[in-house]
Amino acid sequence: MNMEKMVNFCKNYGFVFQGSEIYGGLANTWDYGPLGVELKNNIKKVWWKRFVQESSNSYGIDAAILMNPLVWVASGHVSSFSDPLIDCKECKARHRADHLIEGFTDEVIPDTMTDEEMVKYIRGHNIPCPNCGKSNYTDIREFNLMFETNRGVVKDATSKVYLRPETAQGEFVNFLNVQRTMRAKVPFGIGQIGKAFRNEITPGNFTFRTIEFEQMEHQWFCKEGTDSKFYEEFKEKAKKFLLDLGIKENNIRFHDHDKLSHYAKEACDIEYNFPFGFSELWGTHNRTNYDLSNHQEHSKKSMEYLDSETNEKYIPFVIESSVGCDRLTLAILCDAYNEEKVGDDTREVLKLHPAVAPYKVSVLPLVKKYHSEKAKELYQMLSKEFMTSYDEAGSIGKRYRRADAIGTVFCLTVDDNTLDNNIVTLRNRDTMEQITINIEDIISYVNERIRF
RNA sequence: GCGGAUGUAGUUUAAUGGUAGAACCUCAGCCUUCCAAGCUGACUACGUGGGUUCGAUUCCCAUCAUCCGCUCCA
Repeated sequence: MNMEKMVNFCKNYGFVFQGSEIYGGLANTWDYGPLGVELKNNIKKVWWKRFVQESSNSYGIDAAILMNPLVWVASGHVSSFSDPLIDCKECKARHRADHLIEGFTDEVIPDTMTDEEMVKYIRGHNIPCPNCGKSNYTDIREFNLMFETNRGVVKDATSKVYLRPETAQGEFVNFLNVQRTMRAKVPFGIGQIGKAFRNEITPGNFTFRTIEFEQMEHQWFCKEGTDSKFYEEFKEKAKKFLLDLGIKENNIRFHDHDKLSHYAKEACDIEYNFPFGFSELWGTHNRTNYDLSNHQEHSKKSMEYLDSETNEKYIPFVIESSVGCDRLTLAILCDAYNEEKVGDDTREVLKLHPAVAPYKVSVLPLVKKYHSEKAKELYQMLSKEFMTSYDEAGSIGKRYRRADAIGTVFCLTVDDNTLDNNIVTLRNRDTMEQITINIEDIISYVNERIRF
């Protein structure tokens, strides 16, 4: 499996198209096609079921993408999500100005300097380019990883708002609302699925790194002291979810962060073995009480929780479990893709977990001119229950292959026995085995086998 | 953003300074009673914009996109 093949596969079968393709595309944007959106929606559904619906004391929210800009001041994104970039005119290498100074001296602290002061210092001390050794730089340009836009009609500084670079702050600012309205007792969780935006410079590997992406995340609010226990639990819970989805165990691994983010006490990624190597899929972080404390400080609203049993007041710690929905979709596609020998030829088959497969059933008339009428009736009936496709073009074998390639769980063939006795042939994607079944029993038979 | 490479139908590709041929896919018709059959036909491409030229898919420039490397990656 290589990425180019996966990109072609996704394009050919309608999973993912290049964004704005007819205009030459827009870098790092991708559109989900008819099959891709079904797959992705199903993935969101099973995640929500596992982490909100079935999780004790967990609640969902859907927060606004645009938030009060002070949220991003409190979270630290305004100050640390922006890089002062400087280019070497000699060798064209790009550096971060603050790193240049840090590497050169301990006398000054770049974080406290303005861009102009940093440029002056770099030039005044002839700090050499780490790449070519010369010292001939451009001015600093700020590269902010947050997308900015303006609210209101007039474009001025006071109307600046950001597209959120992470969804987590939506849970933090609603911590008190959820706790109060759900009468929730710590420990409890808030889950959310939503889009986030980052002005990344780096080209991504297909949908692995994009400037607009969807996160599925769950924040677990708990008391300090219990945080490390929950941290370990959520690591295992994430892994179990992936295995339950059918991801191959040898394609995932844990990777503890060597360097922790400004907010984290413990951090671990589950990495998936993508065609370009093991890369981050799912992060579990112990964010401590960093976020809630900062929001308390900046908003002047108390973020303390009152434990009614002990009469203790404290700001809860947070365990974050965050998975990139687009990355998970990509991982699932890569993991499910198989080429199998069937006699002399090969079949492409997506061995997706039935719960996430775009189509559950494909209805096939064995011979178009004899069986299509009945097959269309059946299609009408089944499509009220689950995603169903209908295919009458080409030989029956070819239609089986087409269904296999997009991961359709069951093929349902209508033949004379259907017309005479209401019996259809149901063919299994993975085993290629066929059974006969009465029309009345199809829905319950399929429903039992597509659950997560 | 820097360096390198690439850009011809949905995919894989051929040829050419005189506007492009194929295979697979798709679609239609015929045929076909359970694993990519066959026959007939159809659709579809020189990434975009300039320049040079009588004429550019071909040469030049720019731009956009993709890939590789750097850098970055909460």
